[in-house]
Amino acid sequence: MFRGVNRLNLDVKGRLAIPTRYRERLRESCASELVITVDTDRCLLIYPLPEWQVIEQKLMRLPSYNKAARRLQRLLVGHATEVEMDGQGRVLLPPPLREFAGLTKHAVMIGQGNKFELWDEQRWNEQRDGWLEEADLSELDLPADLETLSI
Amino acid sequence: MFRGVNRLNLDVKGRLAIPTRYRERLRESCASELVITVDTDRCLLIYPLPEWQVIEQKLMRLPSYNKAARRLQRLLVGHATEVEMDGQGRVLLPPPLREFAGLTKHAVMIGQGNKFELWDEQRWNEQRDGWLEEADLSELDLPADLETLSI
DNA sequence: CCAGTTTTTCCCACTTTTTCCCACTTCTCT
DNA sequence: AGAGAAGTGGGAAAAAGTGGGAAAAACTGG
Repeated sequence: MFRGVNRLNLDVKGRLAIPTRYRERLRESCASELVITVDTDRCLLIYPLPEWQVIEQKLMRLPSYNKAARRLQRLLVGHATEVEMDGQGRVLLPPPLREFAGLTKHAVMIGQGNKFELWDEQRWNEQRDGWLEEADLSELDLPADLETLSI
Repeated sequence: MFRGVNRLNLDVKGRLAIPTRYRERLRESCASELVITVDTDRCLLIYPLPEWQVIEQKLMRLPSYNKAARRLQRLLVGHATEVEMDGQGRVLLPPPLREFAGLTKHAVMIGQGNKFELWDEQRWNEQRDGWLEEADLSELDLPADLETLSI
């Protein structure tokens, strides 16, 4: 499981240094082959290639004439780009994806189980503070599991 | 079960000395491996690694396209950082978490069963006094169990 | 299809940050 | 008052971050 928050800087060439603590695992689990794609919340998602392939299959099995499904396919599969870590543990972010997520220099990489999310730092902070203020989760639709969740 | 309130000081490097009375138990129960994450009330949560893993699993099983679930995943799993006590029983608080909770020097560590809460001392005092003034709990929504609670 | 030019890739080397541990100070209990 | 334990600061070694440059690849126009 990937977890945790990491502050990162993109360098002038648009490269992203993967935090050291994840590198070893990524080299083992996917021979440093990653897939980067977009998320509906204007951040990027970074998957180890094998994990991505599972997701991609699930997505492409959805019915083509369901609007929501078709959108997800276009967004996620459509933007998915394979990248590989270089010897120093960096990956080159494709310019279209970098622009999509508004990434310039200061970025935040968030562990989310089987994947990472990559946000522009400022956008991340704003979003997060927004979520905290809409404090009361109970106003949202909760899945049954969540109502009994004890942390 | 962890309980009790402890006043602590962060040192200049942002390190937190775990109170001695918990150290032995933490060394045994989790080989000094802790996970620190955030809470919606702007404090930090400190779990022994095994305790945390249970929660993390529950969270990541929730559906990705449920808003409330996704938020909790991003907040809790997204900020969860593994740390280890050093030889002197201290842990280094990652700067993003320290900033999130507004921790500077004076902190309060609160035992809460399977975890600890870490608050900036001033914020803790204000919150607590606030709760006391909202005296009447019966104005809040109580889960069924609480309505029959006898203490 | 080839040569010149630009872009991309890959790796080296320097700088900065982090980590780990030692030693001093302060507090507490006898 | 002294001894032991806990708290606190600091520094050196190691690791990670960062920029740049040469070689390879790709593109373009003749």
